[in-house]
Amino acid sequence: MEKNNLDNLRHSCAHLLAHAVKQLYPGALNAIGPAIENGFYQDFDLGKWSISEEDFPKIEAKMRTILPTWQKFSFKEVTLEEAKKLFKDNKYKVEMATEFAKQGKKLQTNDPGDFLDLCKMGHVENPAKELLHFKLLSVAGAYWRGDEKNKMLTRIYGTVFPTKEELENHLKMLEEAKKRDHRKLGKELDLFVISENIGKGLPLITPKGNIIRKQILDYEYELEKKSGFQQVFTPHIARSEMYKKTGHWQHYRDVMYAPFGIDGEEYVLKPMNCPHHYMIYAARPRSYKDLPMRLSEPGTCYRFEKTGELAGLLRVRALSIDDSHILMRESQIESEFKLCIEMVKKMFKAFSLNNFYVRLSLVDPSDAVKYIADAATWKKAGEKLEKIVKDNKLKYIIAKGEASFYGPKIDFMVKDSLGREWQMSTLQLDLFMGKKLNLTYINEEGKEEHPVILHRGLTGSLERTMAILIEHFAGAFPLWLSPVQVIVLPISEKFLEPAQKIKEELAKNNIRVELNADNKSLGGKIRESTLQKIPYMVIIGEKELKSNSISVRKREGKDLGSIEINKFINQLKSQIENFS
RNA sequence: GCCCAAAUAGUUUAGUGGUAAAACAAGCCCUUGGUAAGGGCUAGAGUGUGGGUCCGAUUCCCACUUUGGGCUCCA
Repeated sequence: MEKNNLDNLRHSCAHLLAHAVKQLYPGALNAIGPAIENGFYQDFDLGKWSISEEDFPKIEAKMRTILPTWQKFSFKEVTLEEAKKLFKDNKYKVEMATEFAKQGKKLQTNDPGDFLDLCKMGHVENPAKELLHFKLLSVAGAYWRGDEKNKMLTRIYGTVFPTKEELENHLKMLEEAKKRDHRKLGKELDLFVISENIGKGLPLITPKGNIIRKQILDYEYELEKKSGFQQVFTPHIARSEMYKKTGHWQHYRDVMYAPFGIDGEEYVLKPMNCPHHYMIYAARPRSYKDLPMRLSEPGTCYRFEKTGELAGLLRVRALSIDDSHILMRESQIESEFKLCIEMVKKMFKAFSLNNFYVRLSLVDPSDAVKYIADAATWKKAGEKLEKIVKDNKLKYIIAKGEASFYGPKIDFMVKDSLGREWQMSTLQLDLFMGKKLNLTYINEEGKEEHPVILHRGLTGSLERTMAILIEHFAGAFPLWLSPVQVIVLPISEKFLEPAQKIKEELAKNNIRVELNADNKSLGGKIRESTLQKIPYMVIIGEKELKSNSISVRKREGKDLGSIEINKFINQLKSQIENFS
């Protein structure tokens, strides 16, 4: 089915849901109910009522009773006055009608027979025949018009498909996706824990999880070394004064942890690494010959995210940003962005993350609170970035109002297992801060100039990256990232000693190897290793001892047969070295 | 922070208005095995925390905490 038709189907189903809810809950008001990716939602002001997922069977049943009477939607154009009269009981509809009219849009009502609504989106021809395969999925709160200051409405999510098979496949897919959830796998594979005693949003990375983290960092370090970055290290706190100078205090205050005093001075946990890096730059006079200066650090930052915003490793309160700040001349902007874009592309390839898109995040000039006021500089920076995105042949969408307070950015977006989008890499152009903090360099003519700054988060945050990778690989990491690369399985306890020797041999060659010495059947050990998603199992028994070899099995189930140990080690090494 | 829901051994779950059951994991024993679970025994929770109702609460009610799905916000 074409997307348009599918959208019509889904939007029509939202109408059906609205009608059912209004019948079951007298006084309930329906607000908006659009089609969305994979389904639809419908917002309600339920008044005195409340709805939970337990009520879905009842609501679905009501929808099915109404459905046969919905033979055809009829449409009628109305004036604002008529609309106000028709929907006098529904302030949300009146508000929308008034606004549409102000924008010069035509007002239209539709009616499938017994349920008049204000709406001009597309609908299906014959609802009674087409809206058969629907399911309500979840209930949530949502602010009217997406504004936190407005009343919170009740939003019901659902989906509908043209056929039963498609609906069932979709539901099955949702089930499968849950199995890849990084929180579930993180527990099963022992990669991280979040302890109530330490605090929410503060993940503790376990030994196995930290191998993955370290592999990512090592990979990035090599990448940066080749590209002329210099690594630095900076503390996790700084004086509040600093953030007042940069403007973070004004723009970022609500996500900064409360300040604390040391010797009469006020300090905060750093919410980002920028000022620390700037002060390294500012510590001595710089020449144009020093530029671009690429300072980099996997810096752990602390942000006081609201409780409801935390989500496993995807959104935390202590996050490590693989952060770099490139201080440069304006003439170097394009080449430095190109360099970073190439790094990002390489890294995504190394993680075999092929499904990302680029978001060009620009200023929203109407949001005076969020952004530094300087229209000309914003315009210049935005145009520059758009040119860079085009020149580098990135497919992109434009998002107004997604820029940082100090500049527009190129964001690389990926999806998690549930289809939610997350920002990973980010490349931000900052034309303000050099001037604001009076950072300088001496140009060829001996005169002072301000550098411009490229803020680069390579993966964005290591925590989020781990989450995305766990879900992307469903826990079956490629060899170079696997916490345990090989497990040695002796057939019985008789072969413990030779198995131990094999393990040592592998470990000597920097292979991450474990030995399963449990008193268990081979089948049992294989099952356990498979569930732990260990890439290679090495089996040692009588046969192997006699032939002076090992037997190798992959976690996918493939038996690679007998192989000589040194040959196996060489194969592993070359696979690890050539991963990207 | 807001809306809706959930919380029972290390993990995944069951269950009841009369102080809790199982599987896996753990420990011990038997078995000494050939490509996704060999068998037995033992120990382990007083049911997220705090109140309330009741003769009696893990079960019902309230608050809080944490987790999950959303909204807002965001790397």
